[in-house]
This record gives sequence, C-alpha cells and structure tokens, in this order.
Amino acid sequence: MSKTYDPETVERVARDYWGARRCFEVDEDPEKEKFYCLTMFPYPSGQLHMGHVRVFTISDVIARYQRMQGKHVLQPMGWDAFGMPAENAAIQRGVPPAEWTYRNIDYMRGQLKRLGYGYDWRREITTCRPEYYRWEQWLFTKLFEKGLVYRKNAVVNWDPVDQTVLANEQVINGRGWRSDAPVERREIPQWFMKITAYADELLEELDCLEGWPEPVKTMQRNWIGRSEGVELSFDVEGSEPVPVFTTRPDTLMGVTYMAVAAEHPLAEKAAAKDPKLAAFLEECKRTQAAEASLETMEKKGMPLGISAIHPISGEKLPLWVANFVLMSYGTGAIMAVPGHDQRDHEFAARHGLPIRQVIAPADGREVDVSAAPFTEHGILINSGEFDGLNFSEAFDAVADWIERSGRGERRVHYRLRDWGVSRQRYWGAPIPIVYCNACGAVPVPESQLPVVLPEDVEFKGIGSPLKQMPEFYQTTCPRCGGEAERETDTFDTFVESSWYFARYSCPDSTAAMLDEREAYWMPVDQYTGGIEHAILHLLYARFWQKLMRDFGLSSAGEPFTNLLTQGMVLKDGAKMSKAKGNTVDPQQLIDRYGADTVRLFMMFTAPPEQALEWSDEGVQGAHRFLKRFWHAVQQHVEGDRPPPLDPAALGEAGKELRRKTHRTIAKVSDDVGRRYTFNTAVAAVMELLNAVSRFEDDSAAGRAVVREALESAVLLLSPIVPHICHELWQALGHATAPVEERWPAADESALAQSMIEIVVQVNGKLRGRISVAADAGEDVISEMALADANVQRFVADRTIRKTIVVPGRLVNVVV
RNA sequence: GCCGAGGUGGCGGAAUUGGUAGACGCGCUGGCUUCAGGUGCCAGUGGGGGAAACCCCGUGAAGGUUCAAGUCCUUUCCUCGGCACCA
Repeated sequence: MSKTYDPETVERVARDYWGARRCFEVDEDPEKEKFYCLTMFPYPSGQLHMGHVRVFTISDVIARYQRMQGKHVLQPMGWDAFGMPAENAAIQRGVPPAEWTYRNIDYMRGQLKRLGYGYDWRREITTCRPEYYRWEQWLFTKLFEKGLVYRKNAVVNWDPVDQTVLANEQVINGRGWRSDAPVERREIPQWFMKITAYADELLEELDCLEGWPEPVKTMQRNWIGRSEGVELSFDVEGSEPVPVFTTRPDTLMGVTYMAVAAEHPLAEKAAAKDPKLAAFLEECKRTQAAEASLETMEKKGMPLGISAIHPISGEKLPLWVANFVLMSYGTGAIMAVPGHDQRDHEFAARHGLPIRQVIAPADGREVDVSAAPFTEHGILINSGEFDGLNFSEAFDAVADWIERSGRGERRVHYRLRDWGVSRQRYWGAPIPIVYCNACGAVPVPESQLPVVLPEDVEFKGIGSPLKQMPEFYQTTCPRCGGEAERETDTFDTFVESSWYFARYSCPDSTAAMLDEREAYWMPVDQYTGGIEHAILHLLYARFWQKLMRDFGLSSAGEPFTNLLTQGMVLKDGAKMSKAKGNTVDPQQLIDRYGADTVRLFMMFTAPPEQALEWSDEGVQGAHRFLKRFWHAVQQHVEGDRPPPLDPAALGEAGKELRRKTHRTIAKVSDDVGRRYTFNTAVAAVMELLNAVSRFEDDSAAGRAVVREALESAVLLLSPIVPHICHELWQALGHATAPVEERWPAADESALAQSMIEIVVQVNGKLRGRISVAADAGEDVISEMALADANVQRFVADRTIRKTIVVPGRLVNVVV
C-alpha cells in the first residue's frame, strides 16, 4: 500500500473493478428483495453543478447501503433532455438544440462516471429520443379517445415584437427579456390533460404516503385546494344570470357588490359600449399572468354600470370588474362580502363600496368590520330568518334555501386546474394531433407514431421553426385522407418527467410503453430530488402513474413510496447560479481532490434536507480527513498482522475502544439506514478514528482491537467514499470489495458497561456528576447524588421538596 | 398576498422521546516539525468573572407551561423557497 493517498489512482482502480464486474447492472430476480433507488434525472445543461452532485451522492449512498443490506438494488440514470435552454443556446451560438443537447449529455455522463455513482448504465433514458417520447404520444392519443384530454383557450405571455410566446421566466418587470417590449396576455387554443378528474384520488392518497415528508404533502393538499361550498346564480338586469361559487354561503346577506374577471363575458359586453372600460380591460390583460403578481398588485376595478339582484333581499348590487378575480378559478365571478373577506374588504375600502356586518364573534366580542374584515366563523346577525345560526347551521340553511329556490346547488371546487400541456416551442415532443377541415382535431393513429421532431433545423428565435417547415406540418387526415395540418406545439417537458421512472424498468421495450418487468421494479422505493419539485413534478408524476394504472400498464397506484427532498447548495447565503456568478465547478474540485473528497464534503456539511452552505475550507477539511484515514490504515498494516480478536483478553482501554467501535456501528447504521443524517454518521466515524489515534496499546490484542475499529470504519464509510474504502479494505487483507460485503452489525456484548455517569442537577442546574453501577436502583442513585460535595453546597440546609431520577441519565434535586 | 421551510459560538452544524447546549468539522490562538510557504502533529477555543475549584449569562425577540425548554404553547421579528410556460 502506498504511503501517500493519491485519489486519482485509487479512484481509477475502484472504478475499473466495479466496471469489470458489472457490479451495478441488475436484472429482475424474483428470489431477491428489490430496492429501486432513484433521483430526479438532470436536465443536460452542459456540465454538472453542485446541486446535481449533492442529490446524486445522497441517492448513491442510500443505494450502496441497501446493497450491503443484501437487497437487489436498481439505480438508473437518464436525461430530461427537452427544454428551453437548448433553444436559447441555439439562438445564441447557432448550434441546433439536438446537437447541443447530445454533446452535453456525453460530457455529463463522463462526469457522473468519474464521481463513482453506481448506475446501471444499460438503462439510460434520453427523453428527446423518438423511441422514448413515442410512448407518451401514444398514451396521449389513448387519453384523447377517453376524453381525458381536450382543447380550450388559455392565456399566455405574448411578446408583440418577437411575435412569440414567453415563459414566465422570460418576462422581466412585465417586459420581454430580449425585446424589452411590454408583454401582453393573449388567449390561444391549447391542449389540456384532465388532472382534475383525479383530484379526489390525488388528495385522498396523500394520507397513505407515509414515506413522504409532511410539508410536501401539505403543499400538494393546498395545491389541489378542495373546498366545499355552493354555486348560485344572481339575476342581472338586462342580461343572463351570473353564477358564482362561494365557500361562505353563511355570509350571503353581507353581499354588497359583485365582481367579475376581465375576461368575463359580462365585462366584455359592457366594454363594447364604454371605451374607458375597454381600456381598463386591456390594461388587465397586459399585466402578467403569474398568480404571485396578481395577488400582490393593487386591487383595481371599474363599475360595469349594471346591477345584479340579491336573491333574498332583492337589493341592487353594483357589478364591477376587478383585477383580483380570476377567470380560471370558480366561475370567474364572485359575490363580494367586504365585511368578512380580506380582498373584498380592500376593494370596497378603495372604491367606496358599502361594508356590512352579518357575522358576529361567537364569544361576544365587539368587532368593527369597517376597519378590518372579520373572517372567522361566528354567529349570524342582520340576516333575517338566519340570525342566530352558527357557521355549519347557516351553511346548511342557506344552501337548502338556494337548492329549494332552484338558484344553485352545493358544489365542490378545486384550486387545481387542468394541466395545460401545449408549448409553442420547437424543442419538445410533438403533440400527436392532426387538424382536418372536415374531421377537426384527429389523434395520430398508433401505426403512424412516433411523430418525429425534425432535429436538423435552422433556429432563428422568432416563433417555432416547425411553423416554417411544411414538410413537417403538411399531412393528410388519418380519418378521411384529405389535406390536413399537424399540430406544431410540443408537450410541456413535465410530460417526459411524469413517467420516466417506470420506463427505466424496461427502457428497451419496443412493443409497449411498459412491459412485465415494470411489475418487479415499481414502485420506486426511494426517490430523491429538490424541494422545488414538491408540487408540480410530483403531482404530475402521481397523475400519470394513475393513468398508466387505469390503462392496465401498471398495478401501482402511487409511483414513489419514500421521498427525500434535498436542500439547495448556497454560496454566500444565495443559491448557486450562473446569474449570480457564485457557482463552484465540481469538475475542478474532482480534478484537484478526487471524487471521494467532494462526496464526503457534501455528506458531512449539512443534513440532506437542509440548505448546504458552500465552503472551500470545508472541502480541504474533508480531504484532510481522508488523508488521516489513509494514514491510520497504512500505519496499522505496516505492523504485524494481529491474531483474531479475543474480547475476553482485553484490558480496560481495549474494551473502551471496542465499545466505541460497536457504538459507532449502531449509530451509523441508524443514521444512514433510518434517519438519512449522513453528516452525523460521518462525525461518528471521525470520533472513532480519533479514538484509534489516541489508543496506544501496540500489543497483539491491542492491534486486534484497532483492526476491528479500522475495518468497521471502512465498511461504514464505504457508501459515502466508496473509492478509498475499496482500496483500504483490500489493504487490510481482504480479497473482496466493500461493495460485495454485508453491512456490519453491532455486538451487544461489546456495548455493555458496568459503570455509568449520571448528571446531578439542583433546581434544574447542573451541579455535579457521579459514577454509578449501571444497574443501581433509584435510592442508591439519589443517595450518591446528595453525597456529592458540590451538590451539598447548593442543597445545604434547605428542604428537599422532590428528587427526580431519570434512569441512566440524571438526577434533579428540587429544594 | 397565499403556502412551505428555517433562525443555536467567528463559520457549517450536533443535541433522535421535554433531561449534561455547542458532538464532529472549519477557522482562530499557542507549541513542535520546517530555510521558508505549505503540510503534518500536540494543546486550547460560546461570552463574562476567577490563580483554581467553581460561579453568572447564553439557542432571533417577548411572554407562558414544567422539577427540567434549543425542543411544547401564545404573540412577534427576520431570512430563504414555491405559486401553474425555468427544469
């Protein structure tokens, strides 16, 4: 064994060993317990960033640990290869998106191999390949037949200068990022998937996902946003009645005005005769479509000049158009109760509309609703026959009244909206639809799939190149054979990432989207990825899993049994990003220190769910530890090989080191296997190695204890720093490799201790420590505690009111 | 605005079930090694007092529950993330 630690060589040897033995290639084996360990696959942006290294290392540690538990572990890797950056690169550098993407994939694959991740590379998936996306096109056509997809108008950000649709990301302060022109909201026809048809199931099954973090489930629950209420119609002078949805029918008598969205037909009808109003609607349509900006902007509005009629009182209610009412939620119109709703109150205060109290606090408090709305549930007042009812009584009474009068009914609404999957972009999977003048929108038949995206394109950045390619869009109708045009929009890239996890089980299947191998591997046992995907990706993936189940492609209803969401990598307190210029290139660190140092730093610096603060000194510290580890083993193997360990022959110091070894095994097993706190696992092994370096018994028995400690440390660290552990394990005289070894088990007998330390408190403050027999009774312990000199000083002649003994931990004397 | 996470030494963090606050590492200080820089090794390191034994203070802020609170409750301040076309 070399005297100095040379990561470059050590890591090459380990990699070659794993590669030659195909250690990470797995096929279905019904005899063995499977473990499917997956990370969210990367977008091939060019090179790995620190966030990638972090998430892949976390997953690789779990996979390698599970392997050492004897499980049959699948860990695949692939590329989420469609997306906007490829188009931007094409515009900026004149490289076609496909070429740019494939080049990036080749480079990043090399980086992943260099980092030593245990992937089954035979299963690699690249989503921009027709053999992959043909199956999502296929499923889309099946969904079309079942009525689970449909086309309707939806709002996009439109850049009037570049004549193109902009992503929210490309809108900066309301202007196009390239043209700097004010962005407009424009309605265009787009394809939607009916995720709302699965809203209840997506919501209810969250309760069964015990392996998911509670915050993620809460976010999904809120996102789905199930609310029970009533839908009712208000008559309008000279117009059709306007339906509204409310979760607070108990506040019906507090309605003082009504408001509709700018896109609402009533608003547009009124604007036809009123240029000022038309200008206001234009202004609303120019502002950004993102919810965050809608919610924070001023509550602007204009009266439509017409009134609705209150269904009970017959009172006239002015109708307004308001920028905070969304056409996409509920009915696009609201009954406004300024006395008991925050937004209605702000709007009423700003526009001088009346505010009326109809709910009083149940505890009899006085509230002034003209100053601030009272939004809690309470007792009805000023509501005629409904006075005195509480929330649920009033809900039922008003809902019954509405249903009896035929004005509406109880309804469940969801915040969740159907998923718009159309993107007016080139670099995505073509939506497999043909438009025929005679037959309308016709799905492409299975025999004509895939609809292949042409990769050899000229890219100018104005609109989608597909619109300039008649050889792509000119076609014949699959139904009538007449002239027809293909859809030139492509899928949202979330479509590819909604089913790739299942496809890893059978990536080479040409006959079907999924085959019988899926049943062995799915669902994923451990899924790891960024918290930023807590809602959209994870919800869409759950939705697609249910679709695949309902088409008989899978028997699993949920795709991911356990979910780990890792934190971001920060530098100087901000997320590492090119825009902020605070990135650190992992490649430079690998070149300088080796993969193990980078992996160790990532695992040691913070627990996986927390944000990780970058530190150059921390990387050096990790490297220093690996050098110390190397030298500890190197020094040990230089001496004579010790005889087998005989626990009975050990002295006190030997027993102590052995106890430390087995305590460390127990702690690291728990930290890595259950808690996923890799930072404390590393810390525990560091403590063990510190104990080894302080241990001075160089006798045969002493060296045997040291050997056990070192061998344990090597196995315990091998999932985190696999290359160096591979080398050290063999240096310690083993013919095998850690990757083939079983995880060590703590020896209960080594943990036993005859004397333990107990802390003594007086009135909750630490005043002394005593050493007692491990099996001492409470009486003996409190007697010894009181005998302690320092404890005596604080007790003195005061009366002891109580003595609390916590076995094995502490005594608290209350005086 | 809504939703979610977080706030502990100079820094990253530990404290797993309400029971010794600061494990482990970084940094810093002193010493040894070295021509020197670096590396390596040893010791110290929350703040204040003390020669020491020890004592007082201390987990964003303010209250509360408890024999005992970083941990539970109430109020509050601040930071970060998501909000449907970034992936």
